[in-house]
Amino acid sequence: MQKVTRLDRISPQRADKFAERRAELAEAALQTLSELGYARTSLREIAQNSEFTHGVLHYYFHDKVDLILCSVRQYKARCVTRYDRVTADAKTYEDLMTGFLAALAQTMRDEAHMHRLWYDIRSQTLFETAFRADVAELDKSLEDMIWRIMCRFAELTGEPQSVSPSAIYAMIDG
Amino acid sequence: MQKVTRLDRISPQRADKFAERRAELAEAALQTLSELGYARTSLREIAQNSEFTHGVLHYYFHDKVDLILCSVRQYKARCVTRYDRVTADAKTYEDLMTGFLAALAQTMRDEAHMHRLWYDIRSQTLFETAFRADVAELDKSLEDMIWRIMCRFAELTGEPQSVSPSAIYAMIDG
DNA sequence: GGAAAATTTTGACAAGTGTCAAGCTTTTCT
DNA sequence: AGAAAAGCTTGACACTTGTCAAAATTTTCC
Repeated sequence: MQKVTRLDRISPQRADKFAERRAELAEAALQTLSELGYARTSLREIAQNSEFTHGVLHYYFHDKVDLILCSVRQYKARCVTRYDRVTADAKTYEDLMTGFLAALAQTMRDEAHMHRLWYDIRSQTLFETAFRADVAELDKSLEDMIWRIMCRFAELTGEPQSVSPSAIYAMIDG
Repeated sequence: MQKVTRLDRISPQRADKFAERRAELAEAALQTLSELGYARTSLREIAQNSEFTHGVLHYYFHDKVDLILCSVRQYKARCVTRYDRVTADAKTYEDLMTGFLAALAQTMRDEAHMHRLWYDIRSQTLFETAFRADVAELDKSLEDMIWRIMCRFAELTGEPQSVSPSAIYAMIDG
């Protein structure tokens, strides 16, 4: 058995397969969370949104908290890379602006349900200590991402950056 | 048995006693919710924060949703009356300002844990339809309260009111 | 092709959930 | 005081939860 612990000493392709399944199951968890909210999300419910049965979740994840944290991390990573691609690709101010707005629009439209999930998870943070550190770290990485965009804006316009990172993030998040 | 339904045809003092117990239990629910968050709050846990056993909750409340809704409503009513007293008592602009700030400070200090509960409940609203209507109504009553304060401010200064009710509420709530 | 390893299913477990009814205790009323 | 009502406790129910181990299945490798 490979199990969730110890990913080393395993052939690369095996590890890839393993990571792929994890991603697949994390995706099912995301779907469930966004549909039912944290309070009503159970492992069996998650499994039903995948093509596997509930037992497999403990093969790929340490426990429920691990699974949920991984899934949220995965979702946020998707967000970050999407925005970062825009930042990297943009050669002009207009590029960046339109790209940024397009990405923002997509987030709003296609992922409204995901965004409310993000609120829900953050609410849980207020009570469950297990989530706190990881969610804080995710928040930080989002803030950094926004900051990178703003820096690029400043770079392209030649203006200096004026606002603090946290202030901007607070604005966008709201 | 009196039970939660049909409060009429009962002597006033009986009804008072009944309402008092309800308030008492709702308070225990509030304490539990603010400590554990919605996802981890159970009826037995609530009962343990009161001087009764879990069975009594169904004597005074229709079901769990009813209890939680009543308790949150009770908490918000406390807030509203506190602020409204300030509004009513204030004879001068300074009265109102100092009173308002004092009330705000108290809310922040003594009830930080209650406020995070409010966030939690609102998060639930995004998923549980049962809460939606009532929470929306509560939100409205809070907005109205803030609006009354602002009107009184305008009255005392002689200035006309400039901002929309919802905008002000959004500012204060954040 | 067949042993070994990886993966997935199945079923069980202990604990916890909301709900409710039957009974015990206290209060109220005449 | 004694009957009736109200208040409260107890214990059960059906169900759900996270967890895990053993078995069944599939894949990998020689």
